[in-house]
Amino acid sequence: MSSHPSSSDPSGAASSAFHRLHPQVRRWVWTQGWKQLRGIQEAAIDPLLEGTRDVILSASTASGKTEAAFLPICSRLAEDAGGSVRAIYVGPLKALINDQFERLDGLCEGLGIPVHRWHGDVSQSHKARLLKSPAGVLLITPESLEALFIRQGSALSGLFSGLEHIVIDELHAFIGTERGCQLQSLLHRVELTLRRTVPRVGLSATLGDMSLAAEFLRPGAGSRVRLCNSDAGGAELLLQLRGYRKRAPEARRLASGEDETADATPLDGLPEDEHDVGAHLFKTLRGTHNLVFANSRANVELYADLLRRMCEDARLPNEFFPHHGNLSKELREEAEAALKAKQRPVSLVCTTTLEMGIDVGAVQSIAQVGVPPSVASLRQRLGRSGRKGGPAVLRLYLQEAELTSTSPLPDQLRVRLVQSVAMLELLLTNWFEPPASGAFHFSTLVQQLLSLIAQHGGVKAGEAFLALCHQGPFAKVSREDFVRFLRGLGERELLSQSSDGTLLLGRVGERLVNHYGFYAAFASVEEFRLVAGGRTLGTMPIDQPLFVGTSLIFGGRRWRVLAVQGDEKVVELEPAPAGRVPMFEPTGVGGVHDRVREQMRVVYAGDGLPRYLDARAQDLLTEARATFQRWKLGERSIVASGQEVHVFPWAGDAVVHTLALALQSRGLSVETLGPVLSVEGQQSDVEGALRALVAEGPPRAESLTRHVVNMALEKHDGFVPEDLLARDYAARYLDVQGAWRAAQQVLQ
DNA sequence: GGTGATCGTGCGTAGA
Repeated sequence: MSSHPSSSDPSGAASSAFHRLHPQVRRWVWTQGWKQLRGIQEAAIDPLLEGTRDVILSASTASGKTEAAFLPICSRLAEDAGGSVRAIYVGPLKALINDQFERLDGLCEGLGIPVHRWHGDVSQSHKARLLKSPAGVLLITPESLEALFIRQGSALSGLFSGLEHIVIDELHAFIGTERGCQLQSLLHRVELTLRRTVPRVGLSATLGDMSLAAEFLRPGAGSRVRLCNSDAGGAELLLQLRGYRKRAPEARRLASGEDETADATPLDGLPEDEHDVGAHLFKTLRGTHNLVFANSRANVELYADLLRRMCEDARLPNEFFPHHGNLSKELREEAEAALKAKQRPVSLVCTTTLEMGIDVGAVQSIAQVGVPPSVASLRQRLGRSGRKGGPAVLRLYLQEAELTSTSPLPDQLRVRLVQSVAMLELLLTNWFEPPASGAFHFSTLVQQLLSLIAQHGGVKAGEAFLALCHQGPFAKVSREDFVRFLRGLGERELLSQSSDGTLLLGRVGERLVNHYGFYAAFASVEEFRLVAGGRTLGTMPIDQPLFVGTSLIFGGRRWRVLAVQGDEKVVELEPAPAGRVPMFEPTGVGGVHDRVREQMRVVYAGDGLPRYLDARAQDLLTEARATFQRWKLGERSIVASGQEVHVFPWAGDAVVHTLALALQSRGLSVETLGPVLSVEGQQSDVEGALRALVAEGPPRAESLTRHVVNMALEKHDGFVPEDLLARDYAARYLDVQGAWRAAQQVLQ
């Protein structure tokens, strides 16, 4: 992988910047036994001591970014940290805030700077103490900051009156999300309350397009954000992509002698390919520390259970533990601690939970089972291995269907394997997807408007527009849109208006704001609590059919349902010999980037076999290329096969989705399978429809959305007027210009 | 005959 030049020279222990730190801070650095400051820590000193600039500090995991921000910030506060909260640190996780609290407390103790943490698990007495005598540094989540605005609206200007910096950790985790939009709004509202700007400091792992991150940190003035980069880079990468063939269901059943109706999945009854992948994981990971990313909670459970049974069969203590968001905090923390302690070999099978944030130390290797969700997340996952100068090791396991005479074209093209190769190629060139942008975020605008009203007890429509839209984070929303938006909220009783025109909370709005669930910008579902022997294992969505006697796999083990207490939403479990992998409700839609699909075409058209492919993966790629050539897909993008016509726009999901909707609007029946649109009918019909679309020119995106079944995907979307919702949906998931360009190219 | 179909994050107050 390539390396970035560092923006400052970390050599020279006693640099001039270091000498500008407060003597007590310098003393703390010496007592840590540090020989010199890291590059990023050097680079941050001048801009943060100055105290007027927005800054982004970006460096790899475990490079001391927190200290980079707080050595200079604490230098400013060392003589006097009182009067009000003087610095805010916003973190995305409670666990991360707890970690940072320990680290910062050590630094601040000798400087007389109080450090407070504030999140849902912090006692009310601690919170009351801070409100009574505010001072020092406050570590807080976006949701708790939201709660402060709503519950302590009138006290905020005093609480934050002497605020000098706001630090945002894991900045990249916020960009492009509802939660990030909420955070931008909260930062803006802090400044409106104080009637001055407060310098912002973003901490992040290396970001691709720094200008996007800068614009997120300071909307409208991203170009004035000071960027401090320090990427050690250059770590050696050992890479392997292993291919597996999935047997057709019929062949599978005959081979295993498995009864179709059998509830149990004993080890030898497991589908051949999962078993093969598991066997290789077991053989290579056993005895060391690793992370296995399995993409979904169901797959995490499947592989954790499989690998545990392999340990049992080999008469070894179990080394494999699951880690995902539905497991109880207790089980997760046990797994994290076991991995970090390094006293015995432990590998965690996980979802995105261990992609960032929690420090589990460096691991020997990363395994990725199935197509990575994106190049960006693959890169993030890779960062967990190969620290301390050792190579980063990544093994990718990919299953492709065994072909039969009736296999559909996408199966024959091995799109999963080719997409994975394309993503690895892009990873090796150091490219990765930029975060999503362009959404209107009407759902979060609902939340922020109601919160603004709660903060002030009422607000004029014009003031709200100025605060949130005109100069705020919802700048894409025009005055006309805002008026329609307000009218919609009024009709749904979220708002009411007093005789002088002041906006107040309506009946429904009042109820919404007064429930604690309002502080989060994202939605959550009701869940059962799973209990075994008095111990909470975790939760499951309440719409899961769980009856007495149901068997399931959870927490990497097998259980049977003993009792269901509907009132308390508790399910009691007992150990069982068999189990079924639980289904979790899928929660969103992904999106493959244009660049990945373009690279896929390059991979199909090429003839070299990347060295990181194992023999079976080489065979699979060779087969895929043969299919590509047999269908002459290098020369044409529309082919007829049986009753279907396949269209290859070689573009990302937004373009594919837009083209599918456009063809549907002309009465065609369309299915999308990864990069391919499959249309029922004759090739001439499809070409005719595409020609007509091109001739008409691109429509307004929202006119394409009438075939979309459910556009209300975000928390408060149900309150947003239909036409505005359509605009938001189109901005997020469609690409009309790109689709029309693709249509023209397809017809050439 | 129909496949398989992201994940993750968060929370105040009153009353016992």
